[in-house]
Amino acid sequence: MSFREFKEHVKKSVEIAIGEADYPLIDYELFEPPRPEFGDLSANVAFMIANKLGLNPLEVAEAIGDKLRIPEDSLIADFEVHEPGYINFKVRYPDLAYRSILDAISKEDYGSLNIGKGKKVCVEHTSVNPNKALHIGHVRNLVLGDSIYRVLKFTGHDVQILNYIDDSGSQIADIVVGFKYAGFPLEPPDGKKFDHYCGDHVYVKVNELYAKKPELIMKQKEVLKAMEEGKSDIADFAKELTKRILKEQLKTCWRIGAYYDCLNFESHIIEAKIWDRLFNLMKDKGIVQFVKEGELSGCWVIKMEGEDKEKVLKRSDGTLTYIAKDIPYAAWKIGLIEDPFQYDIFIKQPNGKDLWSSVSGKGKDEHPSFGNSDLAITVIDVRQSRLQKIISYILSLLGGKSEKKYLHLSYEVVSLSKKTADELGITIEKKEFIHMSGRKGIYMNADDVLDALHKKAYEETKKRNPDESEEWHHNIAEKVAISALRFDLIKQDLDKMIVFDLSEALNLEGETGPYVQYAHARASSIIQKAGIIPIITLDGASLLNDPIERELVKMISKFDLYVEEAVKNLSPKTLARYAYQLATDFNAFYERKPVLQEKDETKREARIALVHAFRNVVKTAFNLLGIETPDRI
RNA sequence: GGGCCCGUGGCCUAGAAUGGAUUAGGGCGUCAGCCUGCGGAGCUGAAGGUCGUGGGUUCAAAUCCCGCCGGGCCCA
Repeated sequence: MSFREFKEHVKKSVEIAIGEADYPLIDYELFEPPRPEFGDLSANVAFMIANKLGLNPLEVAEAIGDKLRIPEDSLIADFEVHEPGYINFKVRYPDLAYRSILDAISKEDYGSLNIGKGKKVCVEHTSVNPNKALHIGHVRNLVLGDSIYRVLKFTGHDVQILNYIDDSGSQIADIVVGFKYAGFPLEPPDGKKFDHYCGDHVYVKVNELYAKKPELIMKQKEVLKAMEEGKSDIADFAKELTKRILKEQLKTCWRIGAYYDCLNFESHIIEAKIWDRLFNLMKDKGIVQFVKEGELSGCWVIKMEGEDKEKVLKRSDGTLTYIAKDIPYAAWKIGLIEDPFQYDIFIKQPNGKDLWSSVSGKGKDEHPSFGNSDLAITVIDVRQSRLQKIISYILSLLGGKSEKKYLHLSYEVVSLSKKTADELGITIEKKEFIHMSGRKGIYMNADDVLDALHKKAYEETKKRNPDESEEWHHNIAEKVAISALRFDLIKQDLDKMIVFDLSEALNLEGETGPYVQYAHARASSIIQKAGIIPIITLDGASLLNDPIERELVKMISKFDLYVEEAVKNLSPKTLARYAYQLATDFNAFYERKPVLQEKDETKREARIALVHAFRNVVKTAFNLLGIETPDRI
């Protein structure tokens, strides 16, 4: 925590000095200098002022330096003006070390912030069509959404997690056709998980069959129509099928560590007929226009500022385009319409939390309030950007001056590497990767990746802990597997495509989740052997003065700054990188600074406290990424 | 045709919002070391770079602006 204080102290002192030197107050940056001899924080304020006033940066820096006064009780030890114009500050290290270690070992919520207090946020993620198993691309969505949920919660937001279920699309009809008209047995012959069976066999094969047996396409249309009308054997069958697959998908989600508050079914959105209300509202406000002539004659369209093309919402034959289903749902999320849904408990989740869902007909009288958030975050990949942009635009018009916001959190897709595709029997020409497609059978199921990771981790942990039980090994292997997968999918930038390669993913060394878990386990081992309650004194803290220790301490003291960055930018990768850096600093410390063997008692106790501090922080950071940190792996 | 995104050593990647410090961080892979010291999923070191390319802005550009090339996506 105290690095933030240090930063604030510097900021205040600089501002006072700027005023006394008669310079204008200007936006500037405090950053960590590239080399330790330049101190702990640098200000580029002299450059900014010099730029604006046409002066020499060094002279400005010196003038500010002349006026700079360090208050007695501040965390600033010293400062120095350095060419070509930086003002470098040194922290009062013993105080920084003492305070941050003390906080890290004593505060349960070390690193948490209260910046989201009173703010209601909903996060929609996963939203996989319920006709197949989750593949590795869906997991990127889930991991991103779930991590953001965790960070938002940690920073005081009131968060709800939604999962949108498109139960009325043609993909559902496809598998209904498979079971009802193409002769697939309802029970997987090989005992396969039901969602895998439906996705890998029924869905893919039915789509292949359409080419050979056109009569099946007619059947698909019939099924779709029956589903739309409801209340028929086929419609009921489709509903049950969807539920069964959904429940299997949820098992995979829970396995990865994601839980939800509410499932929103597309069929219920249609049933509630909120589109008409919304459409009238849009007509009243003049957001949509009726086209009288030309190509789009008879259509209701919307025109976005700065774009020359209209987007059709309602076709001339009265049918709605895809986006017309999304707008009501989005409007519901931020409370632009009254809640039209009925709710009931869908299932109790393994973490004990009830999972609610919208229902057809009458639901439970009492239920949590869903939707109506101040901020709605929708996690969908970049291919939906245009549609999402239109939705945001429409909502901003509908909402008027309201502070409520709809946000599309976009990320690039996951594709398969040539090598991994080859191993799955998928041939690629020329290119080094291939985009996944459920319909074409080009994908890698999440459970299969996890199973492969589990197997690898199991072999490793068994070697290391030969005396433990099978159950123990599998338990740990699973946690390591989840760690490897989640870390791998969250660590890079959202606008970069991930070319998934199984053999690379199976490497559990280097910049990976297991690396961080390993550092945590090493710390736990020391703590267990030390067997004492950690204590830290100012004297002890001042002995942690080796550059290696200073790095680790400073990293710990900056945790909340990284949390803040992660939540402000909605970028969990910040925390993944932080956790990795922290673990690297710890490993360096571990290799070179003996803890238990240290002769000097004060120093030993201080180091033990540092190990405790590290362990708490890395655990919290990984929790925010949905990754567990066992004491032994 | 219009729009969005990406391009950093053999491969992957951070740094880009807010331009700065004669060493552009990591990881994989390669090579060489390190357990009679708390767990080697580790540590140390080495080799490997026109930051796609050409121009512009600036005292200063991987970072900002424009053109081009290559790749991906969306819309028509």
